[in-house]
Amino acid sequence: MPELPEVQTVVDTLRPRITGWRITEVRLSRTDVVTPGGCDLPGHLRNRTVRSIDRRGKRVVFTLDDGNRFYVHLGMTGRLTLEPAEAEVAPHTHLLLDMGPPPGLAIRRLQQVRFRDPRRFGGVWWLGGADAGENMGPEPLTLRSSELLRRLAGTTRAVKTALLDQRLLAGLGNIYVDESLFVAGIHPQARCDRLAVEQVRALCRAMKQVLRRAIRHRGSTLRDYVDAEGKAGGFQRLHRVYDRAGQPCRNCRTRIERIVLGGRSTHFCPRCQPPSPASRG
DNA sequence: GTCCATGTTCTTTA
DNA sequence: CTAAAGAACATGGA
Repeated sequence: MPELPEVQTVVDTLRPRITGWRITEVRLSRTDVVTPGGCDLPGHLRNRTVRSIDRRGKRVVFTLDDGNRFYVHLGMTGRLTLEPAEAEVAPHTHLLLDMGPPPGLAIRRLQQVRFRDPRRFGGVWWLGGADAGENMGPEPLTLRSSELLRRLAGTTRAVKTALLDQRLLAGLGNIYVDESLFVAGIHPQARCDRLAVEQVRALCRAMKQVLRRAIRHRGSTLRDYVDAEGKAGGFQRLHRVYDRAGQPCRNCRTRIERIVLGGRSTHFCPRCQPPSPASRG
């Protein structure tokens, strides 16, 4: 479930609660969720302190006190939560980290970071000293319109599929691409290199507006997503097009359409997002 | 049994 | 080289 706003919410809820805490014990019940396959993740993490937690694209990046890093990708059904150690361990929980408080802090009950992912499209990547953003595009929240224009001008692909490409732009997924294109008034099949400069500017603004609002509402929960405290998001109630096929557009009452692009369901308003003849593929 | 799913990556085809 | 389409991964819900 996790795109940029959901991952940001997980990071925001996790950060104040485990920064400076020490990983006292590691339980990895499925080694095949770890990449690279041969690495001794428990050995790398045990007795290390969490220096910081950040988001890069859809990745939750942990930096340890020795400068090494690893990240968790939530895939489609992944959850990264902080729970009391005595809480029942749900099925498909692949990694548990016992967390000990920083010296001087009154000892509370034992807390665990838990990674659960039934479908296992997500996983844990050990980076060591490597950068977390290799081969990833820029962050949409700080993206300049000129940079987006430069990137889109170089491809003939449909804007919908291009925006899903994490090498072009990092963090958008199926929900927020559809929502951003609606706000920008751009048809999902519009060819990138044929977008007007004004449209690219509108798209850049729309992405930021949509993502910020989604973060403010703690992400979208369609089925599985919860933050690190186990709470669902609320932005799904404000979706303008995603998962609203057949329902009236919130702007003009036209029926929202659903098509398939790049193998992903794509939702748009045919009236608010007209297929300008010059920009169709 | 069927179809679908918030993601990524690989293969095939043009 | 570009790109689109399809499949694959694995599980669960409607």
